[in-house]
Amino acid sequence: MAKYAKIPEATVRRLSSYLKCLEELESKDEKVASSSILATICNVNPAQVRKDFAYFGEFGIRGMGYNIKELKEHIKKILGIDREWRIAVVGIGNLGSALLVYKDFLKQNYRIVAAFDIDPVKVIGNISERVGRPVEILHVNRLKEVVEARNIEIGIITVPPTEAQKVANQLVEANIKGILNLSPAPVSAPEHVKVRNLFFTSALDNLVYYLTN
Amino acid sequence: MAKYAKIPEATVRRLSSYLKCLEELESKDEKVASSSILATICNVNPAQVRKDFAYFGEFGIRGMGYNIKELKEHIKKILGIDREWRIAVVGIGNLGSALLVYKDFLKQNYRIVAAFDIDPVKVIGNISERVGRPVEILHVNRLKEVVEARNIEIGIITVPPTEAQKVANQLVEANIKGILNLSPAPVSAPEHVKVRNLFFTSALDNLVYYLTN
DNA sequence: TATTGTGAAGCCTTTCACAGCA
DNA sequence: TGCTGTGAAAGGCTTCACAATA
Repeated sequence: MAKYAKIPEATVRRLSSYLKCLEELESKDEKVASSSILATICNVNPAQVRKDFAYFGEFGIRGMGYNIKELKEHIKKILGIDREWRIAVVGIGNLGSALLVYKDFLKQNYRIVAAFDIDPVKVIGNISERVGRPVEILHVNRLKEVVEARNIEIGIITVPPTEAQKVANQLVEANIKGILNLSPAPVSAPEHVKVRNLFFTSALDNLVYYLTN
Repeated sequence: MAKYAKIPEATVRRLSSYLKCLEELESKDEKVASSSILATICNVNPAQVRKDFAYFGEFGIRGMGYNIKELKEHIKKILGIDREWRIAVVGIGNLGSALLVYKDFLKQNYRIVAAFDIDPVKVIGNISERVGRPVEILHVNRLKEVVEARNIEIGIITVPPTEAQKVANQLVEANIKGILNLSPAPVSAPEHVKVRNLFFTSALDNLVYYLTN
């Protein structure tokens, strides 16, 4: 099928969720998954699952389903996560330092190769006690230099909300390609830099709406 | 307008993001916001913004825009966050303990009133050093008892992926109403319990897709 | 037989364009 | 005048239903 058609945003979101489901099934030693199994786990329609894959090719076997290992590779390739992505975390507070040792990032080829804070000295004591200092904490004024030297393409923002936009600007200045902002203040960037604002409270707000209504 | 119509899921998601934008504007001493300002910040069409609000009432003033303070209250009421929600966090590792002291939860009326771990003794040392033990860490075998005694309605899962579904089951058993799963393995629950799986890597996957394609 | 891949239908959401109003 | 509120049009996504096929 048309490999170059315009892909619905919702499809891209679901691919990521199919991938997690496939990993879950694989961990239970399953080798093959049907669209209806995936649909059940991901809470979508089976035809939706098939159509989502069909945007990119024919990955299944009629009468059988999808080979889990192969399908995972296809999805990773489609998403662009069939290679390592090098990441900087800015703001090594409680959340930031949790990310530095977050195992699922490693498993998924996301490598945190730099960590920045406005007060590295204060932070280092905390961190090394807890997690054995997995990556050196640098002063944020070295952001541009280090992002360029280490070929970092993505920045994760975990500073307080008042500082978030400032840090976003510095990341843009450092020629970062994408920003994941986990602080509770929305940030923006020029069009050539992709930004995702991910607010924890939004997930709760959404949950609460459906609990209330 | 029809206060009881079926609301698009996307609208519910956007309400949460409008709220964050309004808080941002308020912090800059703005009193009034137009649909086009909100649209620009949230990356949507101005008509979309107006239509989203119109599902629930007429909140604006023609020729002027929306009163920020009032609109915030309307949105909070719509989402159901115009009251306190009591939360339990299960799994006090790096991520879990970051959430225990996450300031935006408090600001938004989300109260973490219980924290559970499978090894509270080990955890307590770590935590109290760092954050002054904001809430007592209890053994997870007291989950049901404490959730009921403290009127907890929402559970946040931050245990390792292998334990996530087990904890979800325990939360269901404890008559929780909603679950936010932050572990990288999807969990499910009976229909009467609302579940949101929020994977950090999905936000990165999505970013990477648009960086690649 | 079981399940994929897919055209077409149906449905839902977004956007347009303008009437209504402060 | 300027911006909201909204009916109608356009567009896009999801689901159906079935042909294709391992």
